Parts: sequence; C-alpha cells; structure tokens
Amino acid sequence: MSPKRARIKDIAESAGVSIGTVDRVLHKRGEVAEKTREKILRIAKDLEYSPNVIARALKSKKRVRLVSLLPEPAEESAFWIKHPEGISKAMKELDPFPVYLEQVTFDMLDERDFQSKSEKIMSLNPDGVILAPLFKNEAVTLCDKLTRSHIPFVFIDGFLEETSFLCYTGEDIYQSGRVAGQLVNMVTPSDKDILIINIAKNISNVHHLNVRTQGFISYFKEEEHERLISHAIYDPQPDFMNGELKRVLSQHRNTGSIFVTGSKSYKIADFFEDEGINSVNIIGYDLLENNVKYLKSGRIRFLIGQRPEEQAYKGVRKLFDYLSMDKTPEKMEYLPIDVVTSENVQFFV
Amino acid sequence: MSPKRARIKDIAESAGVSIGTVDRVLHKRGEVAEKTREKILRIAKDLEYSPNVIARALKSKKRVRLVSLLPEPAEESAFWIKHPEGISKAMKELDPFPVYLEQVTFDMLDERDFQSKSEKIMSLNPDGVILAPLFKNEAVTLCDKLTRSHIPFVFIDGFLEETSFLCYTGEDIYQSGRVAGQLVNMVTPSDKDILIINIAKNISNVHHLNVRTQGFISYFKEEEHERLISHAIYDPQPDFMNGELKRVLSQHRNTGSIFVTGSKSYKIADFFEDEGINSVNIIGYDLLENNVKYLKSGRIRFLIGQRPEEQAYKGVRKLFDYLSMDKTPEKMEYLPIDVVTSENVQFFV
DNA sequence: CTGAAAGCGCTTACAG
DNA sequence: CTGAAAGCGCTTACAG
Repeated sequence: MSPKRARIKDIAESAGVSIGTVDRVLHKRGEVAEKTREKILRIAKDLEYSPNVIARALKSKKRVRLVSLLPEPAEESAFWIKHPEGISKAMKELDPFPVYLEQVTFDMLDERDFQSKSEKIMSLNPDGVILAPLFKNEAVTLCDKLTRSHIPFVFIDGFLEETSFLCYTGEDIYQSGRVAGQLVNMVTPSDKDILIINIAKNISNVHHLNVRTQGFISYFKEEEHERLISHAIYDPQPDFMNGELKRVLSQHRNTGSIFVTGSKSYKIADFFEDEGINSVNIIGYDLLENNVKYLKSGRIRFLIGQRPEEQAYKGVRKLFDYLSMDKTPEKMEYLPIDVVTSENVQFFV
Repeated sequence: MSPKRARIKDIAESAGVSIGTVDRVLHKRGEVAEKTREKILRIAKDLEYSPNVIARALKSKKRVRLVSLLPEPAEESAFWIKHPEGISKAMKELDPFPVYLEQVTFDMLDERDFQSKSEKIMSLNPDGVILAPLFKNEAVTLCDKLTRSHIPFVFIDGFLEETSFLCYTGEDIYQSGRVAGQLVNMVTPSDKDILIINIAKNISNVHHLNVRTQGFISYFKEEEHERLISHAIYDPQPDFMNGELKRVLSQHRNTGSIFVTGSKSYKIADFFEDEGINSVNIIGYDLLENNVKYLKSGRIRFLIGQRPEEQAYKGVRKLFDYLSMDKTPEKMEYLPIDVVTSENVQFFV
C-alpha cells in the first residue's frame, strides 16, 4: 500500500523553517537564502515530495482559459461534428477545475475566415489553444503569433513541422494510406485495377489527401503500379461527380476497387446504388453516418477510422495538464488506425 | 463560459441556516426538521448544486481499498501481463486520491488456487473488487460472498449473468467471433476449407472459446458450413500439438485458412515455419509478442485485439468513481474489437 | 434539532 | 529574507 506522502509542512518542519519559505523555494519565487534553499531542495528530494494536485486545484484562483479553432461542421463534412463531442467529454471531466474553453470555428472552404478567426483567437488572449491546421500558410501565421505571445498550442488532425507546437495527437497519415493499401489489396483480385479517388476543390492544397495517396501507393510493389489509377474530382456535387465517375469508370472498365482518400466515400456509394453497380469494392475513411449506413449494407467494404473525438479529447487534456499540472506531454501521439467493417462498426459509433 | 457554481455556503445563506445543517440534509444524515430539509433540498435544486469533488477529495479521510483478482501471467499466456499495465495507469492517475489497490493473482490452470485466493480476498475486506471470472463455479461462489458483504465488484474479460456485478468492461465475445468469420471469409478462396482450432485442456469448460467459435460459424451461410472444420487440441506442448496439426492437415488437404479461437496462434505459426507451409492463412487473437512477430512477418494475417489494458484501466476507474464519486457506471461496456494487421499493429502495442 | 469551529494541503498576500 | 494568517469547499466531531 502506498506510503503516506510528504507534505510541504513535513519539509518545513524537517528544515526548521515555515511553509511559506518552502513554497517560495518550490515555486522558484526567489527571496530565499541560498543555504536554506539548498537544504529545502535536498529534503524535498529525500522525502520524494510531489505536490498534492487536489489541494492545489482547490486553492488555486488561477483560471485556465482555452480556445479551440476547428472547422465548422458543414453538412458536407459531418466529420467535424465528432470533435466537439470529445471536447465536451474532456470539459465534463475537468468540471471541478477552474478551466474554461471557448470553441471558435471557421469555414473550411475559406482561408480568409480562418484568418479573421485567428485574430479573434489572439484577441481572446487565451492560456492555450487547440487547433486543426487545415490551411497551412494561415495556420503558420497564427502559430507564430501564439509563440511570440508565449501561448502554447496543440495540433489535432494534422501538424506543421515548422511551428513550435506543444504536441500533436492524431493519425499517422502516410501509414493510414498504407493500411488502406493493404486492405484494398486484400479484397481486389490481382487481375483487377484499383481506382484512387481524391475529392477536393484544389487537391494540391489538401495535404492529408496527398499523403494518404502516397502511403497507399507505397504499399504496392513497383510492378503493380500500373494497376493503380488516380483521379481527382474537384466538385462533390452529385451531378458533376456522377458524370466524372461515369466517364472514368467507362475508361477503366477493369476497376475492381475504389479507394476514396477522404471521408466522402458515401458519395461513390450513392452513385453505385443509383447505377446498380455491385461488383466494385469501396474503401474509404471516417465513420460518418452515411458511410456507416453503406458499410452495414455491404456497399462499402472497409472504413478507416481516425478517432476524431479522441483526438479532440486528448488535445484538451494535454493542454490542461500542461497548464495546470505542469505535465509536459509526449510531442507526437499517433492514435491507432482503426479498421472498421460491418461486423465491428457497432463498437466505434 | 461556465457560470460560477453554487457552494454549500450559498445554499446555507439562502436558506438561512448553517452549512452543517445543509450538509446533514445533503448526506441524508437525518436529525433535521422536515421543513428545513425540504427548503434546503429545493434551494439546492434551484441552484443546481453539485458537490465540488476536489474539496471533497481533499478533506475526506475515507480511504478506498481495492483488490484485483486476475490470472497470474504464465509464460504460456502473456495475455495477462497487459492487465497490470492498465491497473498501474489508473492508479497513477488516482495518485492524489486516498485509494489503494492490491493485486491478487491466481493460477489459471488451478480452480483450487482460485478458491484459496477468493478466501484471501474476503479476508482483506476490501471496498471493491475487480475480477476476471475464469472459473465459473468458483467465481459465482466468490461473487455471492461479496454480495452478502455488500462489497461491489466489477468484471473484466468475461462476466457472469447470474451475479449482481456492478459492471462489465470487455469484449462482446460472440461478435468478436463474427468479426473473425468476416476476415477469414475475406481472405479464403471460396473453394478452400477453413479449420477452426481450439486449444484448451478441457474445451467445454472454456466459455469464451466456445462462444467465439459459435460467433465465427454464425457468420457463414448454412450451405457453407461444410467448409468449416472444427478441431480441439488439448495440450499446447509443441510435440503433441505439431503431431495433431500434421494429422488434421493431412486429413484436410484443402485447408485455406486456420482460425485460432484463443491467443496461441503463434504456435500454429511456429509449426508452419518449421514445416515450410506458406499457403495457409492464420487468423487469431491478442497482441502477444510472439503473435505480433508473426503478424509483421506476414505469417499471421490478422489478429483481433480486445484491449486488455483498457479493460483493466476502466475496471479500476469505474470502481473508484462508484465508491468515491457516487457515479454509477453503465452496466455493460463492450470495448471495440480491433482488427490488427501488419500495417497498423505499431499503434496497438 | 442546529451552529460554530477545526482541518485536509496548498497558495497568496501581508507584515516584519 | 522569513513567518503567520487567511482561505479554497468540503467533512467531521463537538457543544448546545
């Protein structure tokens, strides 16, 4: 059974000083004679002193104010509705602590909105920020400002190497492409082709879709690369998209599987449903309601999950622990890449 | 931003009584005039009072003493080395609280040892117990004793319907068999047979292996059942096992995949490695070191994970939250059934 | 039946 | 440079 832990009082008594002095040493607030300082530090070490976080939390008037900056969940992309759930879970657990969090969202199709929301973040003068750096340039600008103001920030969903972020919690994007490659390879007859579909207004700007594609391709041997057909669709509207799909599928009649690099695989499934196409496997990302529906019906073969709630939950917790508990988190935490099928999906939603 | 929360003091002032009286009402310690009682209750409700758990934890002298009763991790079955990790993680988080946990282990091949450890548990007179009910009869006896002593207990790894357990955290065993069925079906050519291997001294006594087998079979259509060959091996020693495997494989030369219902799939892989058999898929359970090695090398195709650390972690947390925070947990929590391959295994170990 | 007081371990001002 | 005191919100005895 764990031994009784030392308190400040114990250190004070042992050192023959008052608890105020001990506190000053422990918090490096100076104004203590060097000799007493050393003595206290030694005793604290001997006694394996660690502060009682409960008592600290109870007393502390220090309010921690956090802000999150994440995309507004558009109907188009219900992916981002999961993150607020994770944030709420974290805040509920932290309820007894004096911590507040304001959620700021931006339009994920509008860099300028991200900029103006960045200014809002700065004007709130928070103690810490959780953000998803969807727009690289704009995010770097914000991160630099935060760094200059000594405001720590954590990334979820993606990270920017060149910034001094506290930590990242999320997918290993390249590796998740490889997992997709493995699954697709498993269910595609070796004489069939594989179609990689990227859906994005401007694919070159959407970092994670590109990285997933790279990972995916890397899973296949060089001599198999001729089986892989990559196609970008820049407008997810059904009319446009279905036309594109028809065209590309008629060009590649030997397609055995379609890999959708983002969360819109249900759109491909919609199209197949309408056209009565049943012979092509679909593999995609994220447990959106529509995707899950098609996964259960068998039209989508696999979904890869990246635990959006857990990303947000852990982002908040790490920031709080850092600010309130002096705990420095691991810099990089890659969450598991979940392989989800019709038979285990029930446990992930 | 969250509004300032009401304190006992606020209720007391509003009711025109002292905090002692409020406390007596809130804790149902009686000795309060019915009229004041009602008034206080009403005000508490109006103010949405909820106790500050930090202050409570700081003050409370109430020590919580927990005990876990889990199998001793034998070399044979490293599966059970994961649980202590989850327990440690939970206890580390609970470090500032006055909670203690003693880990008691039993020999998983010896019912009698479970019995004697049960007596030890009772003699420790704990406030709560976490246990894995491997031996049904003996576990029921223990649970009944705990119930009579009003000691709450939580199950992990499996549960016994007939006991009054606080909650279960673990696998949906039947469904995990179905997931295995789906995966095996996916990688087995339709003209090949599927061998189901149960490794256990007395298979009829090992509940979860049977349930997994049932789930597995249920995934296949009636007319496919002739492809499924079930075989039990009652001694995992290599000499015996390899003989058995040789015999059964020579009887069923058309075997395309082997499904191992427990965590010993690496033993099949050992055999295949020695014999140079490469044409048969292996699917098994649990991320033991040996299994993972073969998963990475490709000899094992899939492993199904059941998150042993998380089971233990959550078991401890729920018991603590129940005893110290008055939080009643969900009775049944099925953890996700993880599909693990060579490409995503790195995130699970 | 009710109130006043002490104390959990820490932090924060203030007095010297 | 150092100590004594108040207080965070709760619980626990004790006095009346």
